[in-house]
Amino acid sequence: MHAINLALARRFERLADLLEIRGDEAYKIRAYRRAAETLYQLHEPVTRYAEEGRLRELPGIGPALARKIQEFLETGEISALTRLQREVPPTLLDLLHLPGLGPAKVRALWKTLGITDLPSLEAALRAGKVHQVPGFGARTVDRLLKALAEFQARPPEHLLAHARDMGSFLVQWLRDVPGVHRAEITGPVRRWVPFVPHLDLLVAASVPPGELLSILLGHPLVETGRVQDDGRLELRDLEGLPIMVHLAGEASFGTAWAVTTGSVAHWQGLQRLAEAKGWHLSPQGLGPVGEETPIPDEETLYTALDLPWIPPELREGRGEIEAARQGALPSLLPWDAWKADLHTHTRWSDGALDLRDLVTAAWKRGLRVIAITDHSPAQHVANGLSVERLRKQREEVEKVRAEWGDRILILHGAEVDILPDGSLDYPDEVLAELDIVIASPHMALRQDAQEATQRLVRAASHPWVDIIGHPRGRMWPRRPGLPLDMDALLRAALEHQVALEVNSNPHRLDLGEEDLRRAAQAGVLIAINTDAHHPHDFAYHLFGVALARRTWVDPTLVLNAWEPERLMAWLRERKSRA
DNA sequence: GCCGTTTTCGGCCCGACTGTTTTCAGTCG
Repeated sequence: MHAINLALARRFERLADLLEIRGDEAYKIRAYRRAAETLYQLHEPVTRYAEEGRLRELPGIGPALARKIQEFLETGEISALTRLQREVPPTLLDLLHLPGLGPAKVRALWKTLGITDLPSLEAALRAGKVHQVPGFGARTVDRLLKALAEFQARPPEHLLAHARDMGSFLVQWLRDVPGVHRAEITGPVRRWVPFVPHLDLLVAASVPPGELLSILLGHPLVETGRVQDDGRLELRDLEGLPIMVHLAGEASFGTAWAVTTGSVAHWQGLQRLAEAKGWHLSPQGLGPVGEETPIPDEETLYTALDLPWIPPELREGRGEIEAARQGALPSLLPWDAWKADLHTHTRWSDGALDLRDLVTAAWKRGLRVIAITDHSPAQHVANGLSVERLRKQREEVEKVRAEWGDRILILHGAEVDILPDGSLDYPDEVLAELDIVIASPHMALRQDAQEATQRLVRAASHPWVDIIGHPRGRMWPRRPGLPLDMDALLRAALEHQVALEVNSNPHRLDLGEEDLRRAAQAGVLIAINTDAHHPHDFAYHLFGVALARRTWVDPTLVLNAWEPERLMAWLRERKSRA
């Protein structure tokens, strides 16, 4: 992903959202969304297409959009968007996040009551004005008040994937600036916290803060920014992600990086170790009080405290310092140990690639095993496979398998829906024909804990099921997912030796952190999958691996790190018992 | 606003559900 493509895509999406609220023609709006999608998928920077006069070759880009892209590349602005934002307040877009409010209802609120943002909506709701608007009844008012309260109670969390992208864009941007000696990602993003409140950067530079600010404001994805009283820079990107830029001297970069990385509990643990030695640890350095020595890198800091360097994703104050002191840090799943994706989709259901192309993409990624697991019939919207089509797909799998030989192991499987009562969406004799079966919940995600737990336990006990996919079915930020008695599910998984999935899609990360920690302690088998629908989705595995490292998952329990022969033996053994 | 050999204008994805209505508009996936 290139920053310039993302910057344009976001602006086209915003144009589409604002036009929709204004009530423009639906197909025009769709054209902007399509153009945004094209830019997201584009491998090369759009600048190259512009330079070569090839913008019109991109799908969904016609004369009008090509002109807007050209304008943005030359001026950093799209005048149509600037004008539109003056007419339709962009704060109205916040209202779209509330369930039940779409563009038409937002327009009605704006036009009849002059509501322009969340506070004015809340005021109007409380003043009883909203039910006067046609289309808004008592139920809607109630629901909106509830949604508003929930929305405000929730700390603003952002996608780690987006924060990491932004972090690397800005770090690259800064490293090209003369006078910037070092720029690094720090804070919760560096620790791979699954959902983050903000992005933190640490910069050592001989450039005054004001100048640094204008350099950062020149980045196409940065929207606003200011220098705080304490000298830090506070910025916000196009998606509303807050970005804190901390400044440090080059000589004390090590301590500054450790303190800004956190967590607070981990840093305090380090300070206690320093105190035990009669020293003082501060962001400026380490040593006897008043004589702290600046420390330029983290390795030196940890060594001075008689510790091995502790990876950021472990620094949560959950016993990692004690473990490190005793030389008993857990053995972590290596970043490059992920060699199998056991959950992927092709164009047979809702994936973007033909089966053959997906296998090629997997092989290019260095995967040694790929399971093709398209949807079952209950997923109409996703074009789920009838039994007949599933069997036809098997023929294609066998052809592709013959082409690839033993370079990559291709498994034919399915992601079969777990129906609300816990039964599965294919009959047993069909499941028996598959190499691997993932069972996942997609529908009826508002069940109560008892119903949902019974449902998942029943699926986990099914003889043909190998993996439970995204067990809660959560989807950030809209769907919290099923409430579950996790211990009951873990017991069932252990008893039947079924693996639970960590779905690495950054919107899912399900199992989540708490669930996974308990699963790891219970010794349940774990499958880290990407649920890839596009070839670039394979990159998601990093989020799953990071989660496994954060929760101290024993690498030997991770199916995706096994040798293909062992995985096959496990699957065969399960089949023979079923 | 884009697209195309049925082509330079007319079509572009749609069905289920919900809440508000009294026959349907808007949301959601």
